[in-house]
Amino acid sequence: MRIGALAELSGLSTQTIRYYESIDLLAEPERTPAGYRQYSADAVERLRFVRDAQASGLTLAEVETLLSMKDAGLATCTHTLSFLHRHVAEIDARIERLQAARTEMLELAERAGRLDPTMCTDPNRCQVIA
Amino acid sequence: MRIGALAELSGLSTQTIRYYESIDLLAEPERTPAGYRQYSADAVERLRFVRDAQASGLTLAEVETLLSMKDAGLATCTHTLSFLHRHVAEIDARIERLQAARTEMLELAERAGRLDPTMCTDPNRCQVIA
DNA sequence: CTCAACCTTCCAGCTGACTTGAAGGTTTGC
DNA sequence: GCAAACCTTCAAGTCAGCTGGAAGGTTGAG
Repeated sequence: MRIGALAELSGLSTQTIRYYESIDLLAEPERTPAGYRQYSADAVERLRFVRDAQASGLTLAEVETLLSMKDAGLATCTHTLSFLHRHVAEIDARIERLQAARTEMLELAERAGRLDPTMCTDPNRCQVIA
Repeated sequence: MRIGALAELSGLSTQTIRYYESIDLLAEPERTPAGYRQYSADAVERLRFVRDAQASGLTLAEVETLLSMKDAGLATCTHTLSFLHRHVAEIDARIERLQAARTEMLELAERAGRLDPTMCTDPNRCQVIA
């Protein structure tokens, strides 16, 4: 498939895909005789991984590290192990913060809900939130 | 307290605090005769809220919206409520993804650990991870 | 054959969230 | 009274992660 189809399937824009290629998140694909990028279905998979990993709070640099580890089939090396453990610790910290935020949001929502839950009548205020 | 102490307590830098003031996330505080910012303990609370809300994926603009809602005594409005509930749902999804990622990291680490855990002898591979 | 839709490269620009630096004034501890 | 640590403003710089535009080439339906 060409880049437009891949964009469609992965939920990213064609520019973003080219950008990912430029920062080595995605390998340079084959080209048609005319120079068009030709992707296999694997690319969809990879881009979805990127999208999900990113949505869960990883930076693109971290995603790249993970992907190259995956690609390399996991080196046995103290660096690999310490990277993974450091990363788990970071994830734990992130989860903790999210849970604190969640609690705060729920408290706000509960307090707001205890007031008279009518339709909104103040367009200005709602525009701020929308 | 002055800005340095607030930075210490909130875990942000003094520059970041001044930046937040400049974008109206934090009200302008009192000043000492010499012009130094003077904060009350409330400011610590507020900055922690900002930090947590931000860690949960809100932009500073959204955090500001939430804070002005808080300041205004929480508007009773269906938009407000649905904003909060949507966000809690997003946080839950994010926590779930992080926990999945955490499990996957631990599995990778375990598999890597079960191999011969020698010192790294392949500088090229390690550079990828470092 | 034509025309829209698609593709190419290169490069400039943008938003969000800081971060740094210059050039000063103030406070605190010895 | 002096140095180190702290504070001030303002402007400019940085980094991630895109986004858009110019100027052109290719593909495919009618």
